[in-house]
Amino acid sequence: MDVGAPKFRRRKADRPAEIVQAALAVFAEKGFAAAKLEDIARRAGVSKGALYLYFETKEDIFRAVVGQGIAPNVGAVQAMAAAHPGPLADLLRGVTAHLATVVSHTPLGGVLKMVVGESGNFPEIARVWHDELVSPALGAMATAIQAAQARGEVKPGDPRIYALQLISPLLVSILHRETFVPVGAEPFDIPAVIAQHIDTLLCGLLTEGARA
Amino acid sequence: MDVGAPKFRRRKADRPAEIVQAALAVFAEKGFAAAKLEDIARRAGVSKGALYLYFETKEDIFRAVVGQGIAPNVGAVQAMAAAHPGPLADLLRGVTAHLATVVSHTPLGGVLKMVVGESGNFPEIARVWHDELVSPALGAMATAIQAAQARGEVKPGDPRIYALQLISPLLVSILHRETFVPVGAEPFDIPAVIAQHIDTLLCGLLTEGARA
Amino acid sequence: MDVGAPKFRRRKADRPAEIVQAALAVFAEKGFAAAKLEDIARRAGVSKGALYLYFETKEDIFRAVVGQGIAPNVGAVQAMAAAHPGPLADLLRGVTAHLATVVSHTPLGGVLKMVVGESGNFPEIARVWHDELVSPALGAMATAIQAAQARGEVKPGDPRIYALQLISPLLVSILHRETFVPVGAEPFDIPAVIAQHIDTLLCGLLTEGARA
Amino acid sequence: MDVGAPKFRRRKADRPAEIVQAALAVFAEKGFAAAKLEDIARRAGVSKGALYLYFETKEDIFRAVVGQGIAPNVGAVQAMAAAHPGPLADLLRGVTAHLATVVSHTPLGGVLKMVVGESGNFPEIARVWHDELVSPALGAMATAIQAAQARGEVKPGDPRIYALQLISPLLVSILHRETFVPVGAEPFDIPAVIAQHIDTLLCGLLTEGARA
DNA sequence: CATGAATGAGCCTTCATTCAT
DNA sequence: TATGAATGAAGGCTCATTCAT
Repeated sequence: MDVGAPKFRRRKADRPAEIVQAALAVFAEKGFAAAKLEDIARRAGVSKGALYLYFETKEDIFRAVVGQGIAPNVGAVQAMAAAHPGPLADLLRGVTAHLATVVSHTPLGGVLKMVVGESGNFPEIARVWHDELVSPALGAMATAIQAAQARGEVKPGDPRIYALQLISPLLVSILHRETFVPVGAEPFDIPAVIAQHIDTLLCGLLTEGARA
Repeated sequence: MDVGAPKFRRRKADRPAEIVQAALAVFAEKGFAAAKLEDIARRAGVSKGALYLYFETKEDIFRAVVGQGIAPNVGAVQAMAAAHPGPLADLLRGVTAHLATVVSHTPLGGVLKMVVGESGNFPEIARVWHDELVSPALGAMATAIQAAQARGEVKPGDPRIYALQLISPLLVSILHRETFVPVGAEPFDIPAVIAQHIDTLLCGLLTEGARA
Repeated sequence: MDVGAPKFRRRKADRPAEIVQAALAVFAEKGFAAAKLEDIARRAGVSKGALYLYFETKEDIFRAVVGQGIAPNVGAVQAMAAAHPGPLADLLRGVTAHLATVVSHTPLGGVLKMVVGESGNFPEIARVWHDELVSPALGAMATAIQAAQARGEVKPGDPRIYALQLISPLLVSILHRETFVPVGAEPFDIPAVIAQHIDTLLCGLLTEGARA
Repeated sequence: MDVGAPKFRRRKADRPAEIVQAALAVFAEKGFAAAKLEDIARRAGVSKGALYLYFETKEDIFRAVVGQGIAPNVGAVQAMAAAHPGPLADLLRGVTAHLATVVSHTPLGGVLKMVVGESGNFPEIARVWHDELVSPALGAMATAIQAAQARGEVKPGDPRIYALQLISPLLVSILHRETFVPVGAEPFDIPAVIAQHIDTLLCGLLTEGARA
């Protein structure tokens, strides 16, 4: 597909994506209100007016940026939803490994910051994120955990809270990276966090001797 | 000779605190740039001009608001730093119980959202939060955990990551409450999260039988 | 009158004059619009609100200040109007000597600057100055010069222009002092200017030999 | 490839000059603080926002306006500095004739009013005017007069004061025109002022018979 | 399609004026 | 009288949006 397209000057078709990418960087750094369309345009290598050839308003660009973060991830959520029946540990490792990859290879961190910071100004964006990502993902994991509990694999307890416990350190280390590392904080080694977290979550941090 | 004066009409001395409280609500909802001084003034029950009797600029108000979140909490950090030598479980329960109280009785959630969302625009605020709260708190807990490792109470592993694991579910449930509950998400019961999290963290979520 | 008034604390009666004096300094330095009532109040040693016990508005204070410059000078104008019939040289020396005294002992310089600078915003002030000071003074001197011409003492020529020539160097040296001396200009020695000017005006600056 | 473009609609290149011209009128009439950017914009035929495409701030526009008054005149100053060695009378006539032309064909009067009126608020503007115009011009004329004194053409006396005497009636008649003529004063006929002033300055206003 | 000069609504900030004490 | 906290209208400045080219 797209065979025979202009050799170089791969122009027109890419513009919207280029703009969204530029906008992501600016929005993530400044937030919605403080981001200037001129900065976005400059970073995208186009004129201010050109933005309006592809988007109706600034909000429109913002929605496109935040929406970007969803589509590529719902697949992962669905995969998790296909709670494979093997031992839970395998599932957890799979899920977190996948998330670690996403987090490293996509600007999910910046988008997450935007969603948190602008949820008051754009409730419908928060709603979309919740309905399409947060809620399904939590639900899928809770379902898988519940199944493991039914199999006697996992102790009693609220499966939704277990799911929360599972992903929280990853989210917090991302927000830490976005928020405090730029001002001098020592970053967390995210793969190390995941590895240690899975072990701890599964078996606890107390030694055998310390358990009352 | 001030006796009998303060019959009604709140006194001047209270104004700054009232303004900061009003500003907290508006900034937390809108973010810095989208917050209008007129809204803050109205919510504080004063005129726009009155804000400038107590603060130099809008940024000044913002700094006061975010700074509010620090002072009342450094005491807690120092308490944690006094890593008492008893069994680690007691310390963790104490720390998280304290944090839960703080989170329930102060607007820390909103402030946290602001710090995350505006860290790009106010790096020095992020720096202060990191230097005075995040870093000391993480360090104090890591130290306590390290001591427990030395006592053979805790398994090997990075103590700073253990500290991160400890507080993350609390932070994420707060952000979840601030971000997604207003658009319909089912909130987490924070005390329940803490209770289950401590148990899981200490002893793992796997049943005896499920441990390979 | 005023016998038995408070020994020290010579308060009330002097307030308006103190305020006008303070206002003169501030208006002369900043101009009308840039002058702040708070500065005037502070300089007068009273509160902002107290200004309104003696004056209706800021304009009112300004008018009082500029009006100050007139009353003490109309007497001089009238004296000049009593164009004494002696030789013109005596009159000119008398007039300029008086003006030099006025200029040295009163803030006429600052007021002059204000009248020039604010004439566009306060036409009626310019009008009062013109009608009560500038026009009468020019007229009186022109009349005296005309009389001297009639006596054959002074060459033909427009008496009003002669009057202009007479006072101009004094005015310009005052404006020079107010405008450029504060930024480093070498001031003119006003008595020296007057002395040399009278001589030159009467007899010319050319030597006998140089006159064609 | 700009050929044929400027059909109608003034070109961008002209805007700054148009704005400065409009600003000159408004600043001269109102002074800096009382001048409204909206008035300047309207008079320049542009929107308020357009001003900021060419100038950073209101002060910036003001500086441009006042600076305008300097560049076109330094040439004249340098010409005066070329104090030609002929009889002084010729030089004086040349200088004053030139100044009369400048004053009639440029808005120097308004600018002068602004410099005087705003010297307290913009000392650096007063300084530039002094250093680049007032001081060189006075110096050049004083030098020429001193040379004439050395040639025995001019009586003893402070040459700088002679220079002051020379230009003062011109300056005062300009300020008179700007300040009092709009409120009904009879204007001075500036060429007549200059002609009479040169004659008087050179030879005095006393008749032969009246000189003691 | 693309540009960027131009617009004008909106907000932070100042300050003359008022008024409760 | 006197104070100074409080008000709110006004204006400088920004920036999303439009449109002539």
